[in-house]
Amino acid sequence: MESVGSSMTKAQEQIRPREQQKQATRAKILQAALDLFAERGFDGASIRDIAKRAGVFHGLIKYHFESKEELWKSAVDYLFERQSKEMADPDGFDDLPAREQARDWIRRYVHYCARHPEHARIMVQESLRDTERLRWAVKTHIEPVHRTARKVSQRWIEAGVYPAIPLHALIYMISAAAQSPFMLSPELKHGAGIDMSNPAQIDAYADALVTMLFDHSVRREN
Amino acid sequence: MESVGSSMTKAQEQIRPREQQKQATRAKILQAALDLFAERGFDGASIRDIAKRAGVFHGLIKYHFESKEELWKSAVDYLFERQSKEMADPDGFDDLPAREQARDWIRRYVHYCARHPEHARIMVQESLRDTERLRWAVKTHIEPVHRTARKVSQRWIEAGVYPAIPLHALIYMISAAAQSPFMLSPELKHGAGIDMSNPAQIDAYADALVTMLFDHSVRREN
DNA sequence: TTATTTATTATCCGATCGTACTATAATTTT
DNA sequence: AAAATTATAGTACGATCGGATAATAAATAA
Repeated sequence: MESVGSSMTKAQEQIRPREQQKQATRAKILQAALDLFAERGFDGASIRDIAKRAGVFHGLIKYHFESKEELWKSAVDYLFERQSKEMADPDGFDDLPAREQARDWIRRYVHYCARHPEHARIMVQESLRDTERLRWAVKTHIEPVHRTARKVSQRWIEAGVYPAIPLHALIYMISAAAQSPFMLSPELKHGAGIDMSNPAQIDAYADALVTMLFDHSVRREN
Repeated sequence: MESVGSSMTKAQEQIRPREQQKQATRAKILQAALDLFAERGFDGASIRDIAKRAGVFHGLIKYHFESKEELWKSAVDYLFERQSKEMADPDGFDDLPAREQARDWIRRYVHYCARHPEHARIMVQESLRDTERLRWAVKTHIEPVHRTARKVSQRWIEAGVYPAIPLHALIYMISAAAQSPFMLSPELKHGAGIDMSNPAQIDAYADALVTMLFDHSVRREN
């Protein structure tokens, strides 16, 4: 699991050791919140358990994040900001042919899902009930992401990479397929005996999805 | 939402009105548990709220189901028994060509997911953490279902309907894609403004998934 | 050095949780 | 009709929840 770094510069750290400690505490709480919200959902993760995992006193959460709701929103903000950074198109991406773009994007997204399964876990648990938190997440993060996803998908459909199905259908089936085995890795571990944190398994799954989407040519003759 | 019927015969009902009432209460509790476990997860759904929704006194849950864990297991038993009934292959299924079998199965499964979104909601919430409940569900229900799914998938791969990717990858990407928009329908409602309980939307999504899996022929020329 | 600010800690409160135990009323059995 | 059974209701307990308030200790500002 990756740590949530503070945003301090080196100069600031030397001048204000107090502020440095404060941000470090904040980051530890945020990381613990990501872990426990992903594992148990908003209701199931208690403030006291989050504080315990972060190694701080539970009252500090109110001090740093005002409330449990605000802590959750801060955690989700962090998730989507990190996704935006890590899923940025690499250099030369625009010069690739459409099919290679789609193929590359799928591979990168599968690896993102494998690296950060807590993202899908937190968002799925929140998206299957109609709460104020979901509405906030939709407006603040999901809608912007889907807006660009629709634009890109539309281009790939026009290029013949994907079939001409409704954009929301395309987006949901692809993202679900990419996230599923990593989000549900405990189930795969006990059921199929497969460890989805194994890099070989991650690559194999990315290969499988790409094959399923782009390289299955036999079907027409059948 | 469908009701959880009692298994009483008419004769029994007339002879034993007490037993009839008992089973009706049990069924009401089970239905309320399905709703609330799906909406809030095991921890988030309280015994008192389940009883309140069922319109019964909360102590009755211990009387009928012994404990919250046992109530959850009874609810999951019910889910998988219903799935087994409703997903049984229709008459003449074995006589269809492999591709038509796969196409028909996908359509039926999408409609099952639309009819009973609580199934995926309950199981997903349980499958993303490693608990005793998950291990029980894997051994009791998920493994048997996946065993037959692997057999069927293998046949369809050999028939060229699906590409030759690992069976677990095929199963997880297809079931995730089929469940996703119905499981996450609150998100689609607020985000895309789409009501996935609308029969037209259900059919459209089934069409889209079938097109994506079987009828996308342009890709080879690209 | 002294005064002030503040990051952290220590308690406490009312609410709710799962569940155990007892009471009751109505049916079923004898 | 009397006795036994039992489905349902009432209540109480210990634990834990989110959050509020007060105390403390250390760093910063004066």
